[in-house]
Amino acid sequence: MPFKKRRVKLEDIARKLNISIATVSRALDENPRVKVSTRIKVFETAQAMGYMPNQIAKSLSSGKTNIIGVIIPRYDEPFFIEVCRGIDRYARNHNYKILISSSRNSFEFERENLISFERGIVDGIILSPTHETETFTHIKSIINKGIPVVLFDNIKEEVAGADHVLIDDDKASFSAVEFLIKKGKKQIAFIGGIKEKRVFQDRFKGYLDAMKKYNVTIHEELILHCNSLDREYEDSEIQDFFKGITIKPDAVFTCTDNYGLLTMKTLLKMGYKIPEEVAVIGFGDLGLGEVFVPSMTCVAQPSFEMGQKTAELLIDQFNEPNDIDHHKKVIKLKTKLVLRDST
Amino acid sequence: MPFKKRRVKLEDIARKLNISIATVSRALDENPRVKVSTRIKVFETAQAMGYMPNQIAKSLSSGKTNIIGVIIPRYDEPFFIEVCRGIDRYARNHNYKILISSSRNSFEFERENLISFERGIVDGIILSPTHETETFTHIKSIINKGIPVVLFDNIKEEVAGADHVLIDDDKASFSAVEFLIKKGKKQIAFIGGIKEKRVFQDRFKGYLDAMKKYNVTIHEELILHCNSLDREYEDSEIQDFFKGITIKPDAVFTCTDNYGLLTMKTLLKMGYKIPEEVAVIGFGDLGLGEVFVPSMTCVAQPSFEMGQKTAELLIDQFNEPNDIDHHKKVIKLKTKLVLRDST
DNA sequence: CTGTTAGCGCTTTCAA
DNA sequence: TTGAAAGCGCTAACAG
Repeated sequence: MPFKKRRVKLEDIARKLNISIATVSRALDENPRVKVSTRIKVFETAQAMGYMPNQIAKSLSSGKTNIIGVIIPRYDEPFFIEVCRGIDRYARNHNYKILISSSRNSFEFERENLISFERGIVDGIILSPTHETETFTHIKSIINKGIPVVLFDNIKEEVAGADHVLIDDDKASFSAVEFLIKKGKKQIAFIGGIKEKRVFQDRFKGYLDAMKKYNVTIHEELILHCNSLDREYEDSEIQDFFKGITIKPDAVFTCTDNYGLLTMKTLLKMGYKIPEEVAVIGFGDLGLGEVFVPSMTCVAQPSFEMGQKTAELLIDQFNEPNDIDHHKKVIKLKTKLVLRDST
Repeated sequence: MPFKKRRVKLEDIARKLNISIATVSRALDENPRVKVSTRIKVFETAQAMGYMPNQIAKSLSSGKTNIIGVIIPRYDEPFFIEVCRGIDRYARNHNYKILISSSRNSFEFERENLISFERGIVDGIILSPTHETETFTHIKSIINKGIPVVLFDNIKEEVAGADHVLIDDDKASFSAVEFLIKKGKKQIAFIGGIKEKRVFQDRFKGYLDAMKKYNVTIHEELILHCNSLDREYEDSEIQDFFKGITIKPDAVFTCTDNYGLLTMKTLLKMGYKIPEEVAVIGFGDLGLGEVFVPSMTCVAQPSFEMGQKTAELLIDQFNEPNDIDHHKKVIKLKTKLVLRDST
C-alpha cells in the first residue's frame, strides 16, 4: 500500500474558518446561497491549504463517477483507437473521462469487462461487440440494471434499450464495387474478414449485390474471407491467396485498410502494376492509405465522428427521463469513397 | 440523471440471512475467520440476489481504486497505443484498470490531466511528457502528495521520486547511422522531430556522433527537424524538404516510422530507387514498415514491453515501503535494427 | 445565508 | 466465529 500523505479535506477548511463543512462544500460548489464573502474566503483557504476534492467520496455520495467505460475488441486497430479519440474528445468536453478495456476479440473477456464495469465505476458503457459475440444477454442484463449503454460498429442484433452507431457497410461496399465495375473491371476479387463478423458479412453482401446488379461474373476463386485476428497471419493469408488463384484479377475490393495494403504489397511483389493492371480499394481510411505508393483508394469511415456520436448518445441517455424500456436509436453515419492512385 | 434500479447491497444479504453486514463483508472476502457454512450461505445468497459489490464504496473505504492513470501526448501515434497495450496487459494481470488521457501535446493539458488524477481516482500515474514540458513541478507536486508516478519515453530531466523507462535513443540512432556508413553511404540525411523533444535531440546526437566518428561530412542541408505535430503537415514538410535540397542523399535516417514512410513515398515519387540509390531507415517499427513496398528497415523500439515495464514499476511502488523521498529507477530497454528492403 | 444531520456502501477495529 | 459501530469524505434535505 503506497504511502499517502494525509489529504486536506472539507473538514480542515471548515475548522480553520470556523464554519460548517456544509458551507464549505456549498461554497466550493459555487452555490449562490452562500454569501460571496464566505465563498471567497473558502476558496482562498482551500487554495492556500492545497485542498483537492476527493472524487471517490463525491462519487459515492452523488452516485455519479463521471467516467464512461469503453470496451473495444482490440487496441491495435486504428479504427478503434480513432473511435476512442472521438469518444474522449466529446466526453472531456462534457466533463467525463473514459476507461478503455479491450476484449481482445474474446466474448469471455467482453463479458468480464462488462461485469467489472457493473461494479459502479462507470456511469455508462460504450461497447463494440467482438465477432464471437452471438448472444446479448450480458448487455441486456447491464441495461436492465439501469446502466446506459451505446453500441457501435459490429452489431449483430438489435439490443432493446441500447443506442447503436454504425455505418451502412452494405451500401458502402456496394458503391465501391460499383465504382470498380463502372471503371470496366471484370475480375473483381473480394477480401473480407472473419465471416462471423456482421460488418464483414454486410460488406460481402454489398460486393455480391453490386456484382449481381451489373451482371459481373462472380468467381468463387477470387473471394477470400480472412480468418486472422492477428496482423502477421493476415499477411500470409493474403499472400497465399494471391499465389493460389488462377484467374488474374483486375481489381480487388478489400474490407479493411490493412487488407488493402497487404494486397497491394503482395500484388506489387508479384509484378502487377497498380492501378494499370489491377485496382485496389481499402476500407477505413485511417491514414496509411495516403502514404503508400501508390496511394490507396479507400472507403472512408468516419471513425472519429462515430466516437463522438456514441459519446453524445450516451451522455444524452444520462440526462434522459427514465424511459429505459423502449429507448433505442440507430444512427447510420455516412461513408465516402476517397479516390487515390490505386484505382 | 440516469435511472438506476436499486442495487442489492451487503445490508440486503445480511437481513435476509439474519446476520450482520460485517459478517457478510468478511464472508465475501473469503476471510477465514468466518465459519465455512456461513461463508457458503452468503455466497449463495449473494449470487441468488444478484449482488454486485460497489467499487466506489470499496474504494472510499479502502483508499484504493485499483485504477492506473495514464497520460500520453497523443492517441494517433501507434507507439503510445502500443505502450498502453503493454500497460493494460500487465495492469489487468494484476487487477488494475487503466484510465487513459491524452495531453494532446500540450503542457497545459498535461497539467490538467495530472490534477484531475490527483482527485483520488487513480492509485498511481504513468506519464509520457509532451515536448512542451520544460518544468516538472507539476509532477513533483503529485509525487509529494504520495501518489506513485512512473515516466516513460520523453524525459527531459530526472524527477526525484519517479521511475523512468526509456530506450537509449542516442545509441539506437548511432547504430543505425553507423550501419548506413558501413554500407558505404556518404550523403546521409537526417529527419528528426520537434527540436524541443528530448528523444529527438538524442536521436540527432546519435546521428552526429556516428557521422563524426567515421569522418563523414555532415551537410546542414540534409538535416530536417520536422515541426509538425500533425500527420498532414509532416507530409508536406518532408516533401518540401526533399524538393528543396541540392545534394542528392544516398541514405536517410529518420526518427519515426511515419517520417520514414513519408520519406520513402516522397523519394519514390521523385524517381529515386530504394534501396539502390537511396537507403531509408525508420524508427519505431510499429507494423507499417513491413507492409510498405519496399519494406522499411527500422530501429525497433520495444513499445509493448515498455508499457509492461512501466506498469510493473508502478505496481511495485504500490507495494514498496514508504521511501518516497529517494526512490528512483531508470530502466533502459534495448532496441535493435530490423533489416528490410529499404537498405 | 448557514448549520445539523443523515446517509452513500463498504471495511475494520473492538467487543463479545 | 460474529456483531456493533465508527469511519472513509462528501452531498443534500431540513431546519433555522
